[in-house]
This record gives sequence, C-alpha cells and structure tokens, in this order.
Amino acid sequence: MNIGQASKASGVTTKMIRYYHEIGLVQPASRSDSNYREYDERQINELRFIKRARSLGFSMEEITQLLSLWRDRSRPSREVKAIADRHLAHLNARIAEMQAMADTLQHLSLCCAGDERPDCPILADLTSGTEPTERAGRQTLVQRAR
Amino acid sequence: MNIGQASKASGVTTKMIRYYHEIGLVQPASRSDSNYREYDERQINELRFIKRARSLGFSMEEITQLLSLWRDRSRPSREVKAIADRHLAHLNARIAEMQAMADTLQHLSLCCAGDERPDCPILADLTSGTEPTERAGRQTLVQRAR
DNA sequence: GATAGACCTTCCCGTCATGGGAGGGTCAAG
DNA sequence: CTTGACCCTCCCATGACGGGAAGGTCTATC
Repeated sequence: MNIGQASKASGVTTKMIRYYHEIGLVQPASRSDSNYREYDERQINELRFIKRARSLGFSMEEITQLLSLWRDRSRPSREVKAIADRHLAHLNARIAEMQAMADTLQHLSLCCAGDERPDCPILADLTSGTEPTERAGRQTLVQRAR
Repeated sequence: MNIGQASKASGVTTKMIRYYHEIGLVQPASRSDSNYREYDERQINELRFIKRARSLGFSMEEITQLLSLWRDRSRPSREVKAIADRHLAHLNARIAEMQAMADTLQHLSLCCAGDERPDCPILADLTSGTEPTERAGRQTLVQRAR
C-alpha cells in the first residue's frame, strides 16, 4: 500500500500522514525502491487510532503518549485514564470559558434593538471595558477562546 | 504617552499593540522625533475596546469591523448585532462540539477501571475507530477542537 | 559629561496541526 | 511513448501572539 491507498483506508490525508511521520508519531513506513512509502495493516490501524483520538480533541503530544500505551500490552489502564481525565478537565475548562463568553454575548444581543439607530448596548459594553471575572487570568482566557 | 505607558494604561502588552498597528487595526500613533510611538486617550480607549472584545472571543477580523462601527456615530445597531450574533452562533457550535467530545470522554473514563491491568475501554474505543456522528465533517470538527 | 539600565525601535523565528503549491521523479494504461 | 495520476521533498501560510537579538534613546545618578 502506498500513501494514497493508506490515506483512503484510514481517512487521514496524505499531508497529515507525512506530518505524523515527521514528528515521529508513527514509525516510518518502509520505502519502495522508488522511495515510495509503504504501509501495512498495522500502520493503517495506527492512523485510524490517531484520527479517532484527534476527533476527541487530544493534542498530538497526548496522542503520542496514548499510542505508546496502546502499543504496550502491559500498560496499566491507570495511565490511560489519567491522560483522558486530564484532557477532559481541559475540555471542561475551555467549555466553561466559552460558555461565559456566550452568556455575556447572548445577554448583550438581547438588549440590542438591532435597528437603524446607532445606540447599541454591545458597543457600550465593549467601551466600558467591563472586566471579565478574573479567574484564570484574562490573557489565558482569551488565548483559549481561539 | 509612549508604548510602555499605553500598555500599562490599557492592559495590552507592547507586543500586541505593535501587532495591532501592523495589521492596521488601530491607526498608527504619531511618532516622536526619536521615532517613539505616541498615544493619547483615544488610542487607549481603542486598545481597551479591543481587549474587551478579545475577551469575548471575537477574532481580529470581527474586531476590525466592530471598531469601524464604533467609530461611526451613525452606524445602525443592526450591523453590530449581526456581528455579535454570528460570533455567538460560532461559539455555540464550538461549545456543542467540545461538549460532545467531553461527553464521550466522560463515559469512557467512567468505564475505565484505572488500575494496574491493561484492559482499557478508552483504548478500545480509539482502536475501534467509532466514527463521530458526521454532522459538519470530521476534519472541521477536529480543527475547531484546538 | 559620562555611564548605567530601563526603555524604545525593527526584524526574524517559533508556536500547533494542517493546507497549498512548486519543482521534479515514478508508474500504469492506452 | 506519451499522458495523467500518482509520489517525493521543500517552502510558505494560517492566528494571535511571545521571545529574543541588535541597536538607538532617555533619564538618573555620579
């Protein structure tokens, strides 16, 4: 199987497969005489694993750890769970931050007439510079909103 | 006021202020004889506006639009509201995606013993490659998880 | 007036996971 | 033997910054 076939079989783009090789996430596939990458079922399964993990929002670094635990038949499930729980906490924190933004925006939007007149509570809020409640620091908060 | 004083007054780092100049978000401040940027109250207010908008998760592009409406005293509040509502929809969509991830993870985590044994429903799920419900396409879904 | 150190300037690189595309080699079918 | 669909590597871009180098400026103290 060359990279195109591996891509179809795994649902991961060729660009991403090459990137995963580059960062050492998956072992380099063997190469044909003409320097084409070659894949077998094992690689395909790893690519599917990565894809699924990405769809759950794990970072590449976390996936590196998960993959290595996956390959280790004697791993303690404790370690897997720890990674999952850490990520879950991360997700919940970000959800809460974004929910706070959404709540504020929802409120402002409801207060805004949305007509031809210039008066606008949304702009008024942005002007007044009401500080968000300072839980984790605003810059972090903003960064994570991305 | 030079850039350091503007930074303290607005709560925006000097790096960010220079970046906002670079992308044309705020009008270039005047320059002193020694090429130092100079700021007045107007600039400070704009920086505070940007900071507050960022804390609500608006992108730079949206803030560009919001700033131009803010400067226009005859803007219709309809336009401001449209931007806010679009962003709100965006936020809600991303929250829903992340919540779906969190729900799945929460379930898997609860099913995982988290002990010394290697059996792990989390890894099993990643292996089986259960596809996420295909609403908006998985790649978009994954990208947004960042 | 000299020197220190706290500022300012521009410029370039790195982030993270990925897409786009150039420039060139390879393979299979017609 | 050509065509077009692949493959290769390498570089650039994304968004919203942070870090840091190399060099100019200001201010306070000696």
